[in-house]
Amino acid sequence: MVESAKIDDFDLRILRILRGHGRMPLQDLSERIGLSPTPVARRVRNLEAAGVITGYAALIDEAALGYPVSVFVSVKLDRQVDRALAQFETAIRAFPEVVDCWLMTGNRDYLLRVATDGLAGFEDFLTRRLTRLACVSSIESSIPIRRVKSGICRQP
Amino acid sequence: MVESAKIDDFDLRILRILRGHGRMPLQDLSERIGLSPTPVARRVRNLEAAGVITGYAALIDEAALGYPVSVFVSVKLDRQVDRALAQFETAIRAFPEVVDCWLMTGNRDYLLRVATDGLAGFEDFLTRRLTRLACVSSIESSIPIRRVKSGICRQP
DNA sequence: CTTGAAATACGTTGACC
DNA sequence: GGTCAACGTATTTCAAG
Repeated sequence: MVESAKIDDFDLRILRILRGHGRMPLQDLSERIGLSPTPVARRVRNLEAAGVITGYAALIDEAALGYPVSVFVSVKLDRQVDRALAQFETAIRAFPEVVDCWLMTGNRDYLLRVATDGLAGFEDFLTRRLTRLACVSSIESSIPIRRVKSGICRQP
Repeated sequence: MVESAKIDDFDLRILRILRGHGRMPLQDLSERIGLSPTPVARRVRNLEAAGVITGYAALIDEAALGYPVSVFVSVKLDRQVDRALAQFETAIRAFPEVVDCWLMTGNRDYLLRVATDGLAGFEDFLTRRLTRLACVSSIESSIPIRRVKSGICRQP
């Protein structure tokens, strides 16, 4: 990726607003920032081209969709060969229950967040998805009570 | 929240598309799902009113912003009184470094994801933010190598 | 960077099936 | 619940200061 041009205060203010209101019309945006619409449009385009803004998304309420319970799962693989990692990651990306997945430092651990309709759905996920992967060695689950802060990215 | 009306296949397809392309014009959207723009607009409005779509956001690349390193932090509080929880959560919500925070079951643990510019920024966060909160009893950090899957919500 | 105007594209509304 | 057509608005692209 091209080294992004310097981000100035105007850009930061644009990002702060667009982070919470991704569909705000250019006209409203320009009023809030104190520039006319044309330069604001240019800045947004530049931020997109530089890869700072990678896209736009509708925020969807998982509970309203029928998945009110998240579970964090720590997974350890039994072999560190690259093939096991790639195989595992391909499967994870295809599982719709897995919202988020990180490869952690240490002992080939993965941390997943899984969204389910409750413990029944989570059991389904464990028995029909995770434990059927040959490379999985151990699994540890933690259940959150409540989400305190839900960010998509760090506040700019 | 009002019980959301039944979500049919068209709604699901709208959600699947809007989850990845939050700004897609109604016309393109309607072509992809095979309906005319008007009913699609109605459905989107209904999904918003029902709280299924809670908003729209620009997706911002944390690395491009200067925060390439995330750290997961487990925090344990020393007192379980509600006031300590509320105090901690208010502080967490105000810290720009904290992207995400969950209250976990068990021993009044919190799980945070913190986005920093590297270990220096993380040390700053620990010493100037977290450890200055009176209610914090213990802290444990885990550093991810790589993000395998980055979702905002479960795939509808 | 700003302004202003013209061309295009988009979203909403209403009548209608 | 769906379609079609028309209207008002937003966005983009120019020009020029």
